[in-house]
Amino acid sequence: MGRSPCCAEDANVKKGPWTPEEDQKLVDYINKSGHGCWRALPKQAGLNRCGKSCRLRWTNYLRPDIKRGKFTEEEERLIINLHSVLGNKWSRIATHLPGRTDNEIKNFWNSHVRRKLLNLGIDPLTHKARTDLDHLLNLSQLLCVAQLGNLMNPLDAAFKLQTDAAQLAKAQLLQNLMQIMNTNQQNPYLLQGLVANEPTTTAQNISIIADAVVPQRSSDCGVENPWGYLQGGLNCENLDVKNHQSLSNYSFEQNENPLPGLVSISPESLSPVNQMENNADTAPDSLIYEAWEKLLMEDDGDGGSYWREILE
DNA sequence: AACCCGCGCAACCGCCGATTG
DNA sequence: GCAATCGGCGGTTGCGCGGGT
Repeated sequence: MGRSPCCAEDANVKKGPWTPEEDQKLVDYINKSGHGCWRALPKQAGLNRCGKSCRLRWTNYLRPDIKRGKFTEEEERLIINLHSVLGNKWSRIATHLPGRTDNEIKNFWNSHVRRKLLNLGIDPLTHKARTDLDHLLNLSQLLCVAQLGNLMNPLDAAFKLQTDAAQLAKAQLLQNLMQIMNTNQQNPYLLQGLVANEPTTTAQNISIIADAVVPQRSSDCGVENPWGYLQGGLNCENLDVKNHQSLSNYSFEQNENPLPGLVSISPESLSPVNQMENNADTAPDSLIYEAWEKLLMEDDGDGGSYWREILE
């Protein structure tokens, strides 16, 4: 069936940028009478525009509750997380960001976030490590396949998503490492610290990785605060980068799915049970440290570490 | 100074599902 | 049940601006 073009019957309606006078007319009318039927509005408001254009102008620009200005890092993080769950459902994403319109978020994504993710080696569509990078192709796939069997309950969609997120987080960190190893040999201490079992804590190792990897990427990935970006993605906010230390005490506790992902499950996608199980949005730092500890100590069955082998 | 290029953003286009008569 | 209409959504376009050459 479909719908005929909005203003096909009236080719005389004005198009293009709105003038301040038109804006004022629209605002005055809506403030006085509400928008009512959009199709009828232009005539009643004395505007030579189609109703659709009026609605768009109002919802994307003139509405009084619209927040202007640059997106904050927190908003950006939220958008990325929501997009990983909802996809290009801009209007649904917008409902989680008060004052931001779907159009604004869409533009922000297409002009900013998308490019940033690409530069970080992440496919903005799938939120997984890009597979078009030759040297990472097999590795990324291996990462995803190798551990799914250990972690995944195929009947639990939410848990599956968490698992994917965990894999993504691992893959991203490793990917950054690999890129450095491929393109820059200036950080032998980094790998020594990790592989040669130097007396560093896991928290120190994480900070070292971030310090060594991220700043070098910052120039070409467009991330203003790459450490914050990575840190936020991993939900670990208590790391003291300068001193390579954790700012909080942490303890290692058993957890089946220890590495919190870049992707957080939206509350609406969880069953009540899962919501109860996921009631903490941010995982305790201890889980992060434990995750890395596990990654570095994991036994692949031959008495060696899977991750150490990769790093070596 | 002139030109080019990339970016950000407002606005448009066409499709869809819901509603209405 | 069906077609017309509506509001809404996502994709795309095109313009203005700033920076680089």
